[in-house]
Amino acid sequence: MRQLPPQSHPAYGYSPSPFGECCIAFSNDGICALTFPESRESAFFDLNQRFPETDFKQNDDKAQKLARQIFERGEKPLIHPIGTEFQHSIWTALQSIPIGKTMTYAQIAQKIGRPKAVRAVGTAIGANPIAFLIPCHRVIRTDGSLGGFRWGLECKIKMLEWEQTKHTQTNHNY
DNA sequence: ATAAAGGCCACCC
DNA sequence: GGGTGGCCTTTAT
Repeated sequence: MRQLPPQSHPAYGYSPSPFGECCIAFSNDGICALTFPESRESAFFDLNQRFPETDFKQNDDKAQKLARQIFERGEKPLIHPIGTEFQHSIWTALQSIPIGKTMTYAQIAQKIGRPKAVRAVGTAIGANPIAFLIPCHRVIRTDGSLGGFRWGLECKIKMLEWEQTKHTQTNHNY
């Protein structure tokens, strides 16, 4: 089941973040994409490939406001992830992993009641459209190694360390 | 309809 | 450490 793409006032913009520049896309329905791309060009390309019929206006101001809300104030703005039923079940499961903790790909598969679909779980996690807010970086392999990360392993490590240290003692609502 | 490609895992060496 | 086969979803032929 696919939902509607962003409809009302779709926009996107770039902002600094603790993990390098990010690209945030949003509409009145909420954030539909949060990425940590190599370049602005690739971010824009990905966005248009994902939503071919949507015309996003550029709005760095709003993007930066959202970024401050997320990374400085530790808030979680409304999100609007778009994907299949299977993907949603996984993205939902991810959001139940507490900050500072990790789960394995196999455990997520268990949690959604599809213990044998581990491989597909990995794929669906890789398709997470809203990095950080849907904490796909908190999923690692059963053998304890890190597994992959769409935006580079370096970035995954940074996020885990960041959550481990300075934010374990403060308030957060992720 | 079907093939190919995945952020995996268990099992072997 | 590295390689193989099996598993399941998604996307592109």
